[in-house]
Amino acid sequence: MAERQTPQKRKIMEYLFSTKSHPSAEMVYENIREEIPGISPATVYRNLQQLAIEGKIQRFSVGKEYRFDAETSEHVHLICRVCGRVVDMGFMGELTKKFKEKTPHKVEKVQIICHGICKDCKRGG
Amino acid sequence: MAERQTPQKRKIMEYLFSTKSHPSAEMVYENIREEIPGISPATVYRNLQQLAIEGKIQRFSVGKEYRFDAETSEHVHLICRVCGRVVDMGFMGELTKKFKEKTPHKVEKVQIICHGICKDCKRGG
DNA sequence: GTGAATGCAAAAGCTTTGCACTCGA
DNA sequence: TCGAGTGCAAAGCTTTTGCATTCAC
Repeated sequence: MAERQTPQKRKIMEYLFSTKSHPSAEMVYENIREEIPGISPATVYRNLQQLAIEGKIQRFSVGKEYRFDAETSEHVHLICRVCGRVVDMGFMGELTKKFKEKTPHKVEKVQIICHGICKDCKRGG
Repeated sequence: MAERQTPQKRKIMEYLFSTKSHPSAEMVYENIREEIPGISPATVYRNLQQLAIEGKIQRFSVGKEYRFDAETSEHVHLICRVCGRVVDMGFMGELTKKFKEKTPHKVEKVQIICHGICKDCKRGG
């Protein structure tokens, strides 16, 4: 009945908390596989989904895949159309108050995704 | 070489401009099918993708599917977790200026998606 | 007539699920 | 012990793609 601790689960959490790369499920899988070679994709997908439901991590859609982030506070993401990376752009703070106050709907979570070119690609390319 | 006008393409555009339901590709397909029974899903997908690339419509991810919107200006969407609908929440205006100005990245498009409960479900359920 | 667009069917990509086995508490 | 969690393989769902055919220009 109780949740159970496993090496797989632990490593997944550890990895998510150690990176700012907003990895996809496959990226998580590839990474964990270096330490737990026998791990199955299903285990990774299941744990990621479970963690997201529990609110311990954040899940969001980029194109047709999901990306994951251990940072659960509301912050802005930028998707670079050159290198494809997802980078953080700071927190929303004041910004989203308006929506939550002024709208007739009940807003529980705000997600802001910017599309453009990250500063590295802007400079380099 | 030149782009060609077809009944399929026309109907798809017509439908998108006539609705505010932010339909998925399948929803578009089902709708068009009522008027052009023989239309193929591939045609719908191809046209939607093409239109999105050309910037004539907007495409965004909701879960693992794409949603489409003839309204291409920057506005906020709310995804209702009760009825699943995607509803408009007004435009961004001032709100996103900050991002575009203050960040070292180049922001070309801002997409804001709120998660919560739409006003109808809030009242009714 | 010509090739852009369509329809069909197959394939691809990511994610979920069923089931038997394993192992953490 | 015993059932939550895992691994494997199969299935699911949405979207894309190859190819012959059609039809808009």
